[in-house]
Amino acid sequence: MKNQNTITVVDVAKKAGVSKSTVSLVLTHSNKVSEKSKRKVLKAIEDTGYIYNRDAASLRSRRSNLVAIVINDLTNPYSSQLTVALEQQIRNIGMFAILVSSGESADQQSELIQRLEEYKVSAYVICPAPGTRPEFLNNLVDKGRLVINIMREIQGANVSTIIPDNVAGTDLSTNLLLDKGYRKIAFLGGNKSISDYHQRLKGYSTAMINNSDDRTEQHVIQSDTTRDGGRKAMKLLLDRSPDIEAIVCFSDIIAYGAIEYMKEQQIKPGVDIGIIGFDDLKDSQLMSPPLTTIHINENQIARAVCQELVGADSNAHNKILVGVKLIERSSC
Amino acid sequence: MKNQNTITVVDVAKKAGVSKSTVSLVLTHSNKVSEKSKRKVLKAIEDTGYIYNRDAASLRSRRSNLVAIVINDLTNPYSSQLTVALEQQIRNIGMFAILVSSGESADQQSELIQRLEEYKVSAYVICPAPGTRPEFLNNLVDKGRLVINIMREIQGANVSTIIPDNVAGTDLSTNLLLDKGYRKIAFLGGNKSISDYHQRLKGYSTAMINNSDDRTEQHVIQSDTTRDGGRKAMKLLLDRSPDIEAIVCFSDIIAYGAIEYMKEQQIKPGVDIGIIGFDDLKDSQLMSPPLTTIHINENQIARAVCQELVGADSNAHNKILVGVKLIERSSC
DNA sequence: CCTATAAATTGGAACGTTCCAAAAAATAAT
DNA sequence: ATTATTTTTTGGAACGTTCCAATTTATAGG
Repeated sequence: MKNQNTITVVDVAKKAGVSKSTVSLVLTHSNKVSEKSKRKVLKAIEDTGYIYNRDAASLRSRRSNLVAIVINDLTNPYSSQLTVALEQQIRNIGMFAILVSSGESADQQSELIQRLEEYKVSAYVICPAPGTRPEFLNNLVDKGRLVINIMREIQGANVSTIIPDNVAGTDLSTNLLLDKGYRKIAFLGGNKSISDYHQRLKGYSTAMINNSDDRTEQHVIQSDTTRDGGRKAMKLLLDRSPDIEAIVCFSDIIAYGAIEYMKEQQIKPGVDIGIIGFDDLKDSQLMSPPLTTIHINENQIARAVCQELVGADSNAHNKILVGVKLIERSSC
Repeated sequence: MKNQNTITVVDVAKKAGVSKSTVSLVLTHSNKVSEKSKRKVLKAIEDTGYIYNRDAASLRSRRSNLVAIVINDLTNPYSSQLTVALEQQIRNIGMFAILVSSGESADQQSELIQRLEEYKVSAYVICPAPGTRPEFLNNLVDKGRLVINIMREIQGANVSTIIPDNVAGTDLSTNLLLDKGYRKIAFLGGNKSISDYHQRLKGYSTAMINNSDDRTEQHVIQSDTTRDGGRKAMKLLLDRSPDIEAIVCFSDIIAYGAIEYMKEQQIKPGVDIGIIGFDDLKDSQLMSPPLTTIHINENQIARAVCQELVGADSNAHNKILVGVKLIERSSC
């Protein structure tokens, strides 16, 4: 007996009547191999039932087809929607995704990435946990890793960043409310430790300032970015400002919580108080009332990520703002 | 210049004053290395900033630390809840998860697994897509792969299967309704192409039969396992049987849709019609009314999966039923 | 038909680890 | 102190691929 039973490039080469180098060229989709040889090799691969060994390839070539998705919190519906899109698109460009969840903890995030270093992943797609230091990311980049931030910006980090146009989003939604005649408008929910909060808040407040008159009033209440957070924030808001007319929510999830509380208080969302979300979760069109919100195209974000992955212009770190869209339903 | 700059076991060995074999033994947590050597090696690893190369290790040793999670549909909240738990527990036993989503398509599932074979993953944790052939899974097992089915059973597949006790669950919930005096009880939603449907239906119907009297009535309506599916099923049910008294839902998601439709029709869930879910999603306690449901402990499932992963008693395929719990809230 | 150039093919070395069988060191038994 | 036994340590081969430099084959130009 020669080899135990694994079929290698050598076996394929023998069967195809070429050298193992030629087989390797075919496997790596090189363009410097003749059509004839390619056909022979492909046939031999089929016949032998050969299976490519990525470990060997990765060891020798020092590049892998593995991308690490470091997500902040998979429990969050938007994150999970985004993860699905990422996983699919990454698969479409011939790679696979290792998924890890940082649980919004910067410490865990750094420990995870340290462990992932052993796998020679070709890139990190990170939705950074609050408190992520820019030096941490820069350090990875210096070591030659491709790092792509999504959804959240870390100031001072020399990485490509792909985020929705948060400012434009809340600007759009706030203006819609103002156009409809609402004046006492609150910005509800979200937490100041992450960048998107500031951006969404900014869109709201600039719209409010640009359209201010003697009746406009700004109110801002932070919260956890959970349904229950939204619920509690809504209670707080109503206690403080019972005459509030409309709400721009940090996210759909926050809006869900706020709506829930309103219903309990016999307040009709969309009738008594206007409400707008952000994210356009799958469920939002099924809510009652169907939630007016800002749509983020997660596939567009995923595609942008993949473009960075394949267009390997290494450390040209650029910031990509993905456009958002106002989806008018009947909650205001 | 000798080597470009990667630090290898040889460098560590040199620094520690031992052989590379000894370093390897330390790295693989062998017990046949003296405390003194181990200390020296660990110190050298620290000093040199050595990073273990899993590709090389996996190539040589023919086993990896990668587990593939092949999930049916990450969009589904329960699936995503389960995936989070799986990812965490898998990480806790020192492995990493490659995540792929089959989108409920058996074809895509098989294509994905074929591609994953190139990565020499140490196991497949699969929530099988409808239509998965037992031979397909058995074929993997024959090739020496560890295959663990979760949530869904495939009859005739020689793989370990970890599922919640579906029958007991709906038996519990149906009996609760019967105890409360409901008699005309429907089983709403779910699709007969997957095993859990039959199991949950069985729990319902045996409970109904065992407690039948002159007033009991069974009604069964299938649907997509989505919120909208639940909504449509509820409409259908009310059209057919306007005097229905209570509903056992295939899942919480179905219940959400049903509740939504009821509210639109000015029917008060929990008051006019009793309703019980299955899964106990995070949101279910926040619903109005808070949803009575069957709790599945996803961490328990994930732990059982990990037990199979580490207790590598290869092809001892056993079926593990994870207990469920009735959570009484106020929807019936 | 010969030469110059381009395109395609090739064998051997290398990637960084683990395995193996054998040697060395430590311990126990005589 | 010597031998038998166990525990540790070790260098070299192997895992299956890609890279490299060199060779062979094909194409173009005169």
